[in-house]
Amino acid sequence: EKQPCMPTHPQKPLIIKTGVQFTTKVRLLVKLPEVDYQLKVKTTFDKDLPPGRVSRQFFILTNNTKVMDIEDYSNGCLSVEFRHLLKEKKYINGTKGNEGLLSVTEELHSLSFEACFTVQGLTIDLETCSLPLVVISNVSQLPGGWASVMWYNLLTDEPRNLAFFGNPPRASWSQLSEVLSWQFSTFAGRGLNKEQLTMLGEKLFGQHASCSDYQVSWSKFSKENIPGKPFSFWMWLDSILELIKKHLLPVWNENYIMGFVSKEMERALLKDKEPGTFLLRFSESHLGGITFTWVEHGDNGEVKFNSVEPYTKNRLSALPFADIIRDYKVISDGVVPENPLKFLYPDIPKDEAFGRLYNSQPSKVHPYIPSTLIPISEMRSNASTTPRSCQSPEPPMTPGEFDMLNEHLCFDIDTMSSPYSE
Amino acid sequence: EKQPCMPTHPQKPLIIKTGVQFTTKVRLLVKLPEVDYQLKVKTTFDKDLPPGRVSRQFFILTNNTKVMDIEDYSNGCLSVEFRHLLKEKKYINGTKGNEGLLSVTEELHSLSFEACFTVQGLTIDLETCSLPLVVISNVSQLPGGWASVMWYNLLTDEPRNLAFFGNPPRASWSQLSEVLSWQFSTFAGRGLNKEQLTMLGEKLFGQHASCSDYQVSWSKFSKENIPGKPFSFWMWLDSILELIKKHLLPVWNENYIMGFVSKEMERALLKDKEPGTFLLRFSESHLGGITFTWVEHGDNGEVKFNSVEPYTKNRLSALPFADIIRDYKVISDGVVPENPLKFLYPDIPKDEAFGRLYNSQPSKVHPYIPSTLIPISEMRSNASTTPRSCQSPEPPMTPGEFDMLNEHLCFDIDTMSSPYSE
DNA sequence: ACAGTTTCCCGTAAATGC
DNA sequence: TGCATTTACGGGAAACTG
Repeated sequence: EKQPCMPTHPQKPLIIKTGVQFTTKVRLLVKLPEVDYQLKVKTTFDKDLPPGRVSRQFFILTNNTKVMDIEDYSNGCLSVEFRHLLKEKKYINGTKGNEGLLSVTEELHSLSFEACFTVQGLTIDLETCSLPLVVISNVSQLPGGWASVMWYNLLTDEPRNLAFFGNPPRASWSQLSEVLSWQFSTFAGRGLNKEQLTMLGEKLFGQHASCSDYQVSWSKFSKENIPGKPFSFWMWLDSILELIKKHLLPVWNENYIMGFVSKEMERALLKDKEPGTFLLRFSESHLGGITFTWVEHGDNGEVKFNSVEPYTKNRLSALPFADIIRDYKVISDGVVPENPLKFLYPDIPKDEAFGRLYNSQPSKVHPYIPSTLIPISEMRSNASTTPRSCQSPEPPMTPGEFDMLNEHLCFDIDTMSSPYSE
Repeated sequence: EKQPCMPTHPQKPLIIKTGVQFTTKVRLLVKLPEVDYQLKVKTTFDKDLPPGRVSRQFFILTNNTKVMDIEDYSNGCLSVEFRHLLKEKKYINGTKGNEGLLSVTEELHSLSFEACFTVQGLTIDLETCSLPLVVISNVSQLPGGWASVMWYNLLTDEPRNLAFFGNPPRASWSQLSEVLSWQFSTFAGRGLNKEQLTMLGEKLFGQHASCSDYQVSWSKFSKENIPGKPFSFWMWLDSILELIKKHLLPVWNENYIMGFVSKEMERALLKDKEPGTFLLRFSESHLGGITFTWVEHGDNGEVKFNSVEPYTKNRLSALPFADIIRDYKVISDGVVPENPLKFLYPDIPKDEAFGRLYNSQPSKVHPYIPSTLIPISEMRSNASTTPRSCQSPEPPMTPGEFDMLNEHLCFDIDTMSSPYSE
């Protein structure tokens, strides 16, 4: 009868950070006849939770009781909005209830709302509760918490299975890929296309022609590290989402970032293009990095690929990405620096693509000479110091595969509309 | 009989930020005979303060009572250390006690410590209190608070004149300049020399041959804005101190930053130097900025001065200052970029001075081409767009003044030893 | 509307617990 | 000792409050 709205984090509901306010709203969906008394709602955190179920206990620091009010804008329903603060209980001596296998972001909690009223001598108790909640103490835990919220809501319809992560089910790749694309379209304004998802699938499963039937375990998704890397799949993907949100929104929304492309694919795509053709790709080796790779022809006509050291949030906050692309220069042995980036893959002239996004700041501080930072790479033309990988052999693919991939990987700018386009 | 040590802020004692822990220590300087009972000390904030004296009231959120203990390391004195949190009292309806003329950083408070013990049937009350304290709620108020602490401790010996800023005395320039130099030597490792102080004095008083007799009012020091600028003298100076602390420590400690030089003086100094001679100076127009000015000769032999747009903390955190000096380039109409900085004033070859401070980071992220940011200015050789001030007339000084100043302004690297030199 | 002041809270660093 | 988690708090921005 009552429908609780969820506590809201900045865009991430169902995650509560201790010591930071969150709001909840409870609405009474039935209209009560002639209510001229006050209807009080009481909030309880982890009401009647079986002991030992969670390892940490929390309590609401603020007023947990409030009177319902008629919503002004809507149809006269009763509702109440709380603004709460959560704090961890200090388990005085001894062993916070164990359940030590689960990490804090897998530990599910819930908020309960209770009200009681009397009509015609009849006492009626109302009670409702939230979907499972994750409680964190630092924003650094937010990605992990959000992974849990996604996994739970993707894989169960149970409203309150707090033991979910005791034995979490697997997700099929078709389910998961949809959710991942969702994340990008919700938080960055543009989802993932088929080719990008294919690369992500291959990252999880290895090279398989079709992985839509594959199952991903919770652990593989967000707990265990990618082989050879110090982070899990989701941590990596989320770091990219954050990078886009903070530094790449317009470029992402214009669909100029291919982003998720394997290095093999990248070369296959650039191989036959005009020298100076480049594409933008997220780093697979570091969290939250973006790089560009361009193709050029060596002295004896062979194809060479170069990728710049990935830009991370620190660099990008000193210099917007579009400006990096505009100003990037390579110096070879003292020759006049030149910008090697000419065409955004497949063949869009750089300035045509990025022109609107440049950040021309002539900065007229009068007595001073304006100055800016420009990104630069120094290369010895000496072959021995040329990055080795640029000369590595062609990717192991058949020509047929090439063609197919090539066909699928062209940008389709009009397929998804962007809320950020101007 | 008890000597309280002051609450410590990060390097700034006597300033307390609400909601942030501070520590105090009280020591009993007399040895008590045969004390086998516990001596409790109680802390009170603003004990028996006359009402209306302050506009804000605070209270100690944490335990305010603790038992004294024998100090292990020293001579067996009793002492106790508190770790406190301060919070503002919510003045329920009505007018926090006024005194509206004073800003929060001028409002002085105090901590009292009390203890009581009985010896041979005789009850003895002990009480002591701190020097005046400033309470702030955000670090943005720290410079203002520190100005108050400096002014108070410079100009009075009274231990507890909480009304000090009702009518604050003036400081003589000789007193004040000493304190300012102190700030730099305490917080940045190297104080201010005579020439630097002279420039600061002129900033406060205008051009006066000797300003050591001049009096500075509290308002002129830290409350009223410098004419034509949106900040006061101290806010400006403190912004520079912060810039040094965070981004310029080694360069400052090597005495490579002349820093406080008027533009007139700067030209007088550079005028006859080798082209490419430069000096480092703090911005007078913006908070926390540093620039370099170099001299060069125009086509028809006239002397030209150029100053780069000042670097502020944002830019400097993307690129260390020494690297900026190393890599700075000017592009004129597509000509090969060149670094115009050759000699640090008076004639130290750039790399000899800054070589050790360069931050050579080849960044071997293997498959990638290393990239770095370099600072660059673009100049049209077209005279109409050359910054106007570069062609302004010579400073209004007599040749005699020149000589004197020139003589005084050479760097004396060995005069002050630097705690940061390696 | 506005300026001075406080609150809010992210994000890094340090501390703590296990 | 190392990893997981929490605490601490600077710093930018929003919210407050006369």
